[in-house]
Amino acid sequence: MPVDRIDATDRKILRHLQEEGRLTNVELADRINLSPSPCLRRVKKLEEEGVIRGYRAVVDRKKAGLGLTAFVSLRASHQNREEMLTVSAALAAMPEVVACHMVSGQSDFLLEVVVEDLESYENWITERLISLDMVEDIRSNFAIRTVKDQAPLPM
Amino acid sequence: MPVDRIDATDRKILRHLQEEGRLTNVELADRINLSPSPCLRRVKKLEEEGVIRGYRAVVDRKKAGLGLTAFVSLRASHQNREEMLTVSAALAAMPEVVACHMVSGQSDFLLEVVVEDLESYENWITERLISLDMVEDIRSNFAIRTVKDQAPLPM
DNA sequence: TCCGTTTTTGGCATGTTCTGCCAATCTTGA
DNA sequence: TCAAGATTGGCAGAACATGCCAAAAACGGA
Repeated sequence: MPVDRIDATDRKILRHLQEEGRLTNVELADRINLSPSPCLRRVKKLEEEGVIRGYRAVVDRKKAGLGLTAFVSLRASHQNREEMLTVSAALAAMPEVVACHMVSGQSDFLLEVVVEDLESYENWITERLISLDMVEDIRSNFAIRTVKDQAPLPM
Repeated sequence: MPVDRIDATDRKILRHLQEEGRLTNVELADRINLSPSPCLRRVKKLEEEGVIRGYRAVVDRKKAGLGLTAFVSLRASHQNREEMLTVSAALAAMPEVVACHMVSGQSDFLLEVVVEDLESYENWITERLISLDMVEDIRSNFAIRTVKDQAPLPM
């Protein structure tokens, strides 16, 4: 899907919808000084082009009973294309893994893992992660305090 | 805000709204086998209690012209309460920083930073990060491929 | 600069959804 | 079993979404 030039109006739309994803079209149109119909058309276009990939409710982890966020770096045992893809797919399939990136540097993958507590984390590591035996050198860092999270992109 | 017990129906609501944050109340009610009014009441309650912290459009970074995601770990020069708070606030105020956590381990903070390209990243490091001179030992890892991102929480 | 083409916009009409209220139903504990 | 509280479903009026058409604006070539 080729993306048409994103102009200043589109950027305003993206800014507002990143802050408040459930704005009504009427309200959004008002904020960007446009009438509802062209505003809606722009939003639909951004959605169709995939610039807007979707909408999500942001859920408070603690209040939802998910008290532990961990950042896990790990290496794949053999860095060939096949194994990287297999590991990627296996990691992405785990619901506890809320983000997974291939990264430069000492490790191959950096994960953000969300679970209830330390005990669940231990279970996850020992029963799910280690059993992916293409994985080596697992290092965990725990979030002690989350200062900023899921913030809008700079635009 | 004390959070009432989140029951199975609430969890269904959270699951659906994490996947599709702009579901209409009618459609959501239909999916969880409830009529619209009690469904809306539950959603409002989850919002008021802060279980749902808000709604966001998920924007494609590449398509929005933000081609570089970096994970930055850093240490504060003196780990006292004052300095940690000052650094936290300064980091959180930067729009390029889309996530910032205090973490256990060798570093004090782990950041996710989103910028246009390597050049912008260099500018950000040299002009914005280093000039916070309470910051030491900056280590950057770049996302080569994003396998999974902003996924719903496991519930 | 002028004119024709293309793109974008604004307004309108219709169908859908939201939202607050009330009565009915279900749940709970004694 | 019964009563009190919590939760649900339905209804009505207001707000919103959405597709269509004409008007306005932006653009490009001569």
